[in-house]
Amino acid sequence: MAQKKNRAAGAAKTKNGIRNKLFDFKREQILEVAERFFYHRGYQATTVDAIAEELGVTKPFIYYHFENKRDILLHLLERTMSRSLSVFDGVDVEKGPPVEILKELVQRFVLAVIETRVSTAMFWRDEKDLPISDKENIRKMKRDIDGGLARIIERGIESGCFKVNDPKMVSICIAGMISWIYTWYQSDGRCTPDEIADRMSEYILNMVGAH
Amino acid sequence: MAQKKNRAAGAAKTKNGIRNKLFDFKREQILEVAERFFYHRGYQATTVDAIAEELGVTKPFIYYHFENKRDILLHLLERTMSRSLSVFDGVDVEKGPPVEILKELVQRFVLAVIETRVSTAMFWRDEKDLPISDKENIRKMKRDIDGGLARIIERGIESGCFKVNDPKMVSICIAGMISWIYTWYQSDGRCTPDEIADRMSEYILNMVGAH
DNA sequence: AGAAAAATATACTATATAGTATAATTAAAT
DNA sequence: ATTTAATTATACTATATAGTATATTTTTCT
Repeated sequence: MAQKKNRAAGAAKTKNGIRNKLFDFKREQILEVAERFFYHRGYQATTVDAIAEELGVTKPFIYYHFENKRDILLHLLERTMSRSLSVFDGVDVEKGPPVEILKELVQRFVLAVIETRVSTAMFWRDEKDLPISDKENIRKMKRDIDGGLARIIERGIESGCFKVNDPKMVSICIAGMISWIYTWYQSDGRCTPDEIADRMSEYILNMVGAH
Repeated sequence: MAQKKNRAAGAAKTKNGIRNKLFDFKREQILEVAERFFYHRGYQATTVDAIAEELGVTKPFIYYHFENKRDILLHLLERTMSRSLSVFDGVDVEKGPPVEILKELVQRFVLAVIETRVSTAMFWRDEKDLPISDKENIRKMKRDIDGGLARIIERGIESGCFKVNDPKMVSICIAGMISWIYTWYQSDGRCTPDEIADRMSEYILNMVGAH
């Protein structure tokens, strides 16, 4: 196999830290534009040329920083997913009062979806454009989220503070109603993100029969 | 403007009923294949040639029956939307017991989404590929659904049988958690559509604080 | 049966676009 | 300063694909 001439494939390889940072910075710029364009026009309908033009560069610039178009999409989706998973950071679903934990998780999750709504939309729309192996990886992360929610609900039922059937389905419903925010949230809308988070956590606590 | 040579633009114009039915039948066949392909590959990634090939015909056959590719998508989305709106058929949200009505609406809505899950997925994914005027039309239908749910919830609150804040947001949450089904439902899954409908209506009645 | 209309196919155009070979330029290293 | 490596552009290839002009076949009508 011929050596690749660009650096896109892996991490930057030089010892020079400044260069690496510059490289990463440029990648960020590309990702930012790509995210905007993919969101508004869709992945397939966005041309690499259009991204380059928006940045005031040419196509080979993009291909120097990313292997190909799919690679850009993949980076965007992975970033979104890891932001979503970060909702569980510092939370132990196996310990502590279920009501408080569920409330906290829901609120964090709402804010995460609002924050990443653009890439979340792509996530549900353009996932099909990824190769199967990457898709698997992403599906797994989704399951982790549903699983975490299901676990805390199970604990709540066992300890008697929740009253609801089928924790797995409940957790999918919760994840769904929160994820759905990306379809309707407007930054100039009636409610702030915090207000949305508060209401939804109320609704959800009702839903699981918390008391 | 030159006269179009095909009949795709409007309804079939001949007086011959059999021909019209044949024409409609062929359009149905095209829509069926298009729906499958748009769903799996996405609208942009589906070629008109591929649809034709699957049907064992050639491209002009398609263009004889539809104005263009977007026209096919539009028909699919309108069909889905009208199926979703049919959920309200024979239901008067202004009369009758809110608990019963909401339960009935939720169950019907769940079954409608499951039934039309393929086109519902397209609906949320490929809507952006429509011209603005068609998009508006479709957005309006979405609002009608949310509005209908909001109204019954308002009535429930007024009459004291529901206890929840912000009926508009609740209705969006309900619509979202139900619509979300298209992302996870599998016909070989753990629950039947009726079971899903039952559970979800329970969850939702909990959510609005019904008693 | 023969003329007219409708339905479908063949063969094409025009264009868009992902990706690349190679040249030019800029920065780093000695 | 000169050489080498890294970065970006110019100009290209190859291919895919929406849509159409025209010919052919099939159906309908008288």
